[in-house]
Amino acid sequence: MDGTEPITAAEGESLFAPACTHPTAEDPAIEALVEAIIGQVADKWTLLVLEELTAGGTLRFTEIGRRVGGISQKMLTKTLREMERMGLVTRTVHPVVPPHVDYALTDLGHTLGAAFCGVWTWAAENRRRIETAQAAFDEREDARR
Amino acid sequence: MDGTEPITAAEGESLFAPACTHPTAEDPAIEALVEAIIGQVADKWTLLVLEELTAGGTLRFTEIGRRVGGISQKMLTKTLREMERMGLVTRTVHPVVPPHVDYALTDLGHTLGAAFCGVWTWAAENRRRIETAQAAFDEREDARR
DNA sequence: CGGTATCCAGGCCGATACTG
DNA sequence: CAGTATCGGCCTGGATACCG
Repeated sequence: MDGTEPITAAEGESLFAPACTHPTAEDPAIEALVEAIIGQVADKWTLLVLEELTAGGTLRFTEIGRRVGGISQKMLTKTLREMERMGLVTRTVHPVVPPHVDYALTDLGHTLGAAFCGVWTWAAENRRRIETAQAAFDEREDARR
Repeated sequence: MDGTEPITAAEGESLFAPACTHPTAEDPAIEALVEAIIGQVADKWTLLVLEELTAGGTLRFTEIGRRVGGISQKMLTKTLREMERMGLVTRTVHPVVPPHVDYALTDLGHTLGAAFCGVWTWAAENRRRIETAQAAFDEREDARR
């Protein structure tokens, strides 16, 4: 830019359309709120539950846990509660014994799933690239020792 | 499904195009890897740094910290290191004193930013809806007490 | 079955001090 | 300026036990 060329030139700097000069970048207060929401939504378990409910439709508590795999009931309860609180899922209690509780995505939940579709696709497409990059990085680290 | 109709029928179930029957849902092992990657990428600080580098182009260490706001150098270092390891950013050291280190997104980093654009937009668009839902939920909780 | 309540280990993360 | 190193609090999240 200013003539002082760095060691590593930005050779790969493809001109990228600033696709996401997001709508609310104006107000820093709103920005903070949006970040807070992303913080809640971009949680590992939330994402996985969202996945399963997108794919599976209406599911029972245990079934979600089984599908997600590796989640404790504590975290499943907490995650579903928080998703319900945000209006992402509905919780339907059937008054039978033994208890039967169904969870399903709301319209809002579905749109969130769609929004995350891009990220999921990105991860799937670039998995190899990332693993390679990580291995190369670690190699360099080891060599430096 | 089996004739036992629930209390809350799925009345709001807008038929949603299954936009994201993602490409790799086939293999559970690959799925796990993708989830791991999402787990690393869907981190609060990573997202915010990604934001700033998308908007600001090439930035210095301190400048990123200043822009993100509220991040400790420890977390900034850790976040940038991990992003570098994944091949999302380049780290360029200028051999001058005092030190001068530039960070910039790689092409991969840019594509990740683009992928998250949908989520960011979603959060901005549905902020009100979520806040309302949360308030209503909390209200019901209080009433139940 | 679908939770809630309790305990507790591990790691996340900030604060601080120091270095090239 | 751009880190590394160390300490310590807190909070996440798993394991377990119990309830309606």
